[in-house]
Amino acid sequence: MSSPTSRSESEGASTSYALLCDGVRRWVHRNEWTALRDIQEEAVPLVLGGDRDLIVAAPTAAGKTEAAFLPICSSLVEDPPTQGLGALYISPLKALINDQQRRLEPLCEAIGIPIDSWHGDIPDRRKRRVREHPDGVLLITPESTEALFVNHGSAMSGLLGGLRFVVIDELHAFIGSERGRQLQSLLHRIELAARRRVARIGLSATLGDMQVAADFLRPGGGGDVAIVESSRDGRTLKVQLRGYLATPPKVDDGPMATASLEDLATGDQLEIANHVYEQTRGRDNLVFANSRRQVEQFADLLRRRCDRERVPNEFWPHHGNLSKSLREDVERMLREPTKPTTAVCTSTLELGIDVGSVSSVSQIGAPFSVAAMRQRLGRCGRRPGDASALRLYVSEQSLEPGARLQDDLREEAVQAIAVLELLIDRWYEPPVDGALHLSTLVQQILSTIAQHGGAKAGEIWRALCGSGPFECDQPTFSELLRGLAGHDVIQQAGDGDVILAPKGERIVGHYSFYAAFATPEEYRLVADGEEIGSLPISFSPAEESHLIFGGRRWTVLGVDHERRVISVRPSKAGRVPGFQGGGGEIHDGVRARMQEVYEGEEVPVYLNPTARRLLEEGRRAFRELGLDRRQMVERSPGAMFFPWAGDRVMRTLTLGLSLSGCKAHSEGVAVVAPGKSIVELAEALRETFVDGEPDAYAIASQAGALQTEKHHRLIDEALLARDFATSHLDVVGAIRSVTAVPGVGADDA
DNA sequence: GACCTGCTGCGGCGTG
Repeated sequence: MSSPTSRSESEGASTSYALLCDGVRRWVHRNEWTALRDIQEEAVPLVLGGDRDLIVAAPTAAGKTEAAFLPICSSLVEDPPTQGLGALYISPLKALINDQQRRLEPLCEAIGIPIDSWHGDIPDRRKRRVREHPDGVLLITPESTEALFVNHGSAMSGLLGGLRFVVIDELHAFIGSERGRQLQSLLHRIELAARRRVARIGLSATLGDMQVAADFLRPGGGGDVAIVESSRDGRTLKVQLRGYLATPPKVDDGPMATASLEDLATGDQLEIANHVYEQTRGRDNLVFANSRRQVEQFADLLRRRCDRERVPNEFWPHHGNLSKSLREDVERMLREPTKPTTAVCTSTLELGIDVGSVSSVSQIGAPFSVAAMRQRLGRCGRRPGDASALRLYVSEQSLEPGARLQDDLREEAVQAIAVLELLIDRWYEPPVDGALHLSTLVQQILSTIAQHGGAKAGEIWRALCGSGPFECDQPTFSELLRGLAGHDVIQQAGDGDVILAPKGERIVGHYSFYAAFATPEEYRLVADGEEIGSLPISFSPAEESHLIFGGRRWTVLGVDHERRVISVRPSKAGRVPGFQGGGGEIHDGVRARMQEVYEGEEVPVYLNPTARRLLEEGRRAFRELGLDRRQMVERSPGAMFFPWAGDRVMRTLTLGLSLSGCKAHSEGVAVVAPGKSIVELAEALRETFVDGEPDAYAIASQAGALQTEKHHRLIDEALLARDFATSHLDVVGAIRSVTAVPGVGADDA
């Protein structure tokens, strides 16, 4: 156990402790815990009951793992499973599995319960041992669970026949994604193979609406899921929002300056980097940025500042395109108490990987979501009595005649304030998941066929949709199957069973099949024979061009398009590469709060003078445009509509408008219709969203690229439009936002 | 102006 802290108030009064078996009690005692934590106290009897699904919601390091495993281990000792595994632990990250194995091994060893891990980095012989002698606890990823079904379908009943518990770590990280739906399907298929209901225990960060998480954990039975939430989250939050004004690039004045060979940082970026440097040096910190590009840019600026001061560098980038070994180096340095390290990172360090304790968290750029900001904040101030310290940096353009409207409105600063205010109010985006997830349904169909060697169409539908988590009716399912047959992926055998066709065999037979999500093709980046990371295929650098990557600067030696390898050597000049990839979506709640911030007069105390000025300027522009009285304005290049709604509604509005012949796009908080007057835009909105019955599928078909997920190329256009509508559109929200506009809404029409 | 995650089993060969 890393930090066996204790709480004295419940000492000696624990009834839950008395419920645990002798061996577990001895282990707790030997580790000098004088009492169970609140969530453990509550979870123990619920888990010991054995038939109750449960969500344990608490910040990282609150003892969630033990809340689940003290009673699970106790139960497995007192009542050993008749055959196979007793408990499964499913985690979204391999690193987390490794952390948890280290953490749980002493407990399991002490009471004689076998514990094993299974993921892509585990050697084959260990996996074989688990297959041949399944027993105790297994820690596994969703992808490896999928591989078990595909490759050992007939062995699953024996493996899982005695299974009593499934623990899902970081439950919130799964909700709403293709991977989340895959997990739900696997949970259901586990119960089908075990021929019994298995208690599901979700470990989660505190979320706004736990009922959504409960419905996710047990589709159709969320109401019966017990929820154990930590009451102990009363840490003080020290927050500062720092505003900056963009100034043109200026030549960096140091021995490392190589002005002619690089794209220069702008003045505001330099100021932000300098402030980060002064506030964080000498301790362990996390600095989050909104893109990998920014991560590289700021890591480079901070390293050069260290060079200039002739001190050892302690700033390292951490993002998804860096090689595993470079990332692990950074994680190791963060854990080392004697080596001050600041990681400049994307959401890679948002989940619960062990990075020790950090003394501050910074965020460069307005956060996209409150939940993610909360999660990032949870990574610091973890020792009792510590305050969480957050510094948030935003920069805005200098206002010149003809500036863009969103610059006038100081959108980024106001978004940052809105997110912070919601955070202080303890509001978080509720997770949503009403999507069809047809790509993942295709994966699960193929996997189910492979598991059984073939099955009747009706049986597959019942397993995945009828009794399983996919919300897909039989006619739609049949349409999907016909499409798969048309693509030569499946075929019908003589006995009527659906089996894999040769193309389907190839898809399922490749190891890339197990993941539900798609991965873009990339070039490997190699320096001196060592792989340092990867770059998107769209980034095709010329020889002798310069690159900033992994916190260092490189010159490109050559590009091997055949083998997809870029080789580089160290250099003094560099340029930040662009990465592809989509970011998060902004939720309705954030945009609604932004409107309130514009309309309000209060000035939050956590603003520095520049941030205060930005807020004043934004509010002034808001009033001057008349946005306090109306939602439409006319300004170059055309009419603009401010629905104060999230990205889904914005997308629905622009696509719906183009369906009725009015070309429109969204720019930040505004829907813009170039060349149109307010009257024309209002007319088009009314026509589409008030007078007519908007057809979500027709709106979806206006979107250019419908093939966004892994198996979409195997699905016909009409079904893809429905998939897109359920995952990317909000027609009800769009109608609501249009009808609310005076002069456009139904009441005024 | 934009995140992240994951990945098999087997047959054949050589060595201690």
